[in-house]
Amino acid sequence: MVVTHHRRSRTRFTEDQLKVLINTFNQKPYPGYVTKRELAIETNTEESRIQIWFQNRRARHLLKKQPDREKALESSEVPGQHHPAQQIRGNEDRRHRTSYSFSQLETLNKAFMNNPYPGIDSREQLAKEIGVPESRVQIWFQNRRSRLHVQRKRELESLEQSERQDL
DNA sequence: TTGCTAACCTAATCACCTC
DNA sequence: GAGGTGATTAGGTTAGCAA
Repeated sequence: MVVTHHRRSRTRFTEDQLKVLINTFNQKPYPGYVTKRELAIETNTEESRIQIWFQNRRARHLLKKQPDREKALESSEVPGQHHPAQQIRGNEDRRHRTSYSFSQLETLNKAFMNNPYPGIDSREQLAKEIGVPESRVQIWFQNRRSRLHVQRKRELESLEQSERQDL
């Protein structure tokens, strides 16, 4: 799928910021919301940028260590290491669930019908309009798109099934 | 031009809430 | 318990930028 929209400008982490992030990653590759928020304050960055940084860092590390990882999983050398949910649960909590009001959802749905892939400018404008962080708007659109795909798939399957019954 | 990496995507899943 | 939905993850792609 070709998606053309305006991206957020690339964040350039300083050496000091990277030092803090890498140090935390080495101790805790799956930090909870509290840690991410603390890191955001310490590095003077948005918490959403910290989240993306950890996602990318994990992806690169898992890619590099793939053979070792499989071995480790087989022999259980690193219990819990690759089970993020388990690590977060009972340790640090998740971000508090955002509950949207009817009018907020109305605004989001209208925007979604207009453009399901809004760029950074549109997302920021929407976020300002409904009074939530831009990162929450981004997540809302991700989930909305995902559920629309699932819904369409189901509809298609049931249509095919009824067509088969008609034959 | 190339390699690195931030930004962004989908799909699957978890977690919490409501009914 | 089932369904709805926000949050998080893995894994993949796109694109900005320094060398």
